[in-house]
Amino acid sequence: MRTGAAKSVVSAASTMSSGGGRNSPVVAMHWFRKGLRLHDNPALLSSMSAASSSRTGGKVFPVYVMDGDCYQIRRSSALRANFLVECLLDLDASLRACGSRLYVMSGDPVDVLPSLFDEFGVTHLTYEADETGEPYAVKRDEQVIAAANEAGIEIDSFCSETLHPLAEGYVAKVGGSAERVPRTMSAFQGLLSRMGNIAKPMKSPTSRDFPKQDHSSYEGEMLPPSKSTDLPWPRCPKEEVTPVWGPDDCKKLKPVARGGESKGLSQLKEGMKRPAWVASFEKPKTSCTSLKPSTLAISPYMSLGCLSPRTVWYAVSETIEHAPASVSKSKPPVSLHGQLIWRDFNNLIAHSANQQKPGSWGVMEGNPYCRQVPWSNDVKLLNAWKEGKTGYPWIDACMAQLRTEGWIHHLGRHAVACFLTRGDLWQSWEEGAAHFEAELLDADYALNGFNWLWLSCSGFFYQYFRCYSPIAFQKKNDPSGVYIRKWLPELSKLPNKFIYEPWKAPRSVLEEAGIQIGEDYPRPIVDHGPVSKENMSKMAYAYDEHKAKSEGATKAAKKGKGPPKKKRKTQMKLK
DNA sequence: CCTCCTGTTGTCCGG
DNA sequence: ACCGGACAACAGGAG
Repeated sequence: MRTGAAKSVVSAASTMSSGGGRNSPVVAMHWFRKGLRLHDNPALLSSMSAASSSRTGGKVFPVYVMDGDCYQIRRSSALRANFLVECLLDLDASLRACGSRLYVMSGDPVDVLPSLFDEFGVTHLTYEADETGEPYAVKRDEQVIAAANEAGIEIDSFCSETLHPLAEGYVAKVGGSAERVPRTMSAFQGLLSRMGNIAKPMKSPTSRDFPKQDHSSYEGEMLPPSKSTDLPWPRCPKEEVTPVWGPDDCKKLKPVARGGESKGLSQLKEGMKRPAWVASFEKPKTSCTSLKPSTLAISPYMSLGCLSPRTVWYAVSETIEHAPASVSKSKPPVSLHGQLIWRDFNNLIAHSANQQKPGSWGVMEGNPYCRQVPWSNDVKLLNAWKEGKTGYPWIDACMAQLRTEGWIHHLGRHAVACFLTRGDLWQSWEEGAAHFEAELLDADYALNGFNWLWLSCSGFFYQYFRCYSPIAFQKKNDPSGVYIRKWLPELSKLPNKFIYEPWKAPRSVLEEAGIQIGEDYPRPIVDHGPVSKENMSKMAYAYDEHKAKSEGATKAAKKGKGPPKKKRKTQMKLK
């Protein structure tokens, strides 16, 4: 069975090893991958209770393996790498405050862990299950489990990445088949309501909970990285990873958030100081104009598991209880609880896609939730988008914030994602997703894939005729262009009237603002009006193709007697 | 089979 | 300033 089944996976080999003496002390290793926290960490607690089950000499070795090929590093920008480093430093500090420490190694966990099993004399292994079926994690875990079994090590993995376990929770509830999970948020909310209570978060261990253990023999060894450049480069072929950063990129970082569980918890606590705001939170109404995040901005901590979703859930619940009765309380899907529900939904869908076709989540081909759309492949357009040189100030400003802070407001992400794909540039969402994965501090395998399908109208959202204008949308929110002036200082002297459309400004206005279009700021790379119309026709065509294909499949399955094919009301012309 | 409703976050135009 | 409907009109789910 895969790690996905993990609540507690006990190897057969470990039962045999008990012949070797149950009296010998338990040496537990907790393997951190994500879940970089002490609070609400059932796997970590389990390693500690296993160690304390031996009368004397029980040990716990908290371990992290810096793995260049894992999702967290493979495509990471310097900014995001730096966040991971901060998380590891914080984790080590918290463990040391408990009289323990973090043991950090570098390399392929499949090689590194077995050598540590020997080195420490490990008898028990615990870790947080990775349930989404992210292909690299699946392969890695299978091999590590095999090695642990070989060594007679008892294995325990726990589901604590989501509010409820994916396989044993949601999928079990719908009858055990992953393709039957809900495909809409409202249906998912229905499922969630039948799931029973969300488990209360577990407390953080203190020094009393850790076994008395002498770590001095490894003093000064296996330390956490102190800077981004300490992280290993990916081992896989360069063309798969686009490594783009070096020491120079690690200077002058301006991340929107600093890494680590401690920072995550204090960020959460800070947010919970405003009960009325928490209770009435509506995501679509938060501002993508403000220069500071108008949301809780805890997503970077969620993506690496510095914050537990269950901890956040109950923190929000308790805070709402303290809100004044006069406050009208928002509800899922737009409320703060709704955001956590979306997260579970996205994780479940990623899990389901990978159960149906391993490795299909995150790509178009073979992805059961993704329409096949014939995107173009134009490196020039793609790079203009990545670099924020599209000539549309709102788009370029968002991309500048992404590059600089590793974060954009949700609605800004919508705008740039729509622009890259179905709206304007007609480039594959896979390219956009890869770029977000590299640059977003909150890059998350399940959520990134889900949102790109959504925005490109490839899945879950289908109203392709609703298209974000790179001009009108933000003009409505921020008529004086405060956000653009911050992120594109070269445009800062333009009057409000032209801040969203500099190319329309008369020569005299441009001269006064010190801008020469095409020199200081690019000309628009596409003409949004006609191009977006044309792209809608292409979408309509792709939808028709999809429908024809799936009707064909149904017909084949039912063997003839197919329904009369429905004609599109107005036949689009591709031109 | 059908119809109708709903869907976290569009734009544009006219009243 | 705000609101409703049209726009090239989607899919999933309930009944």
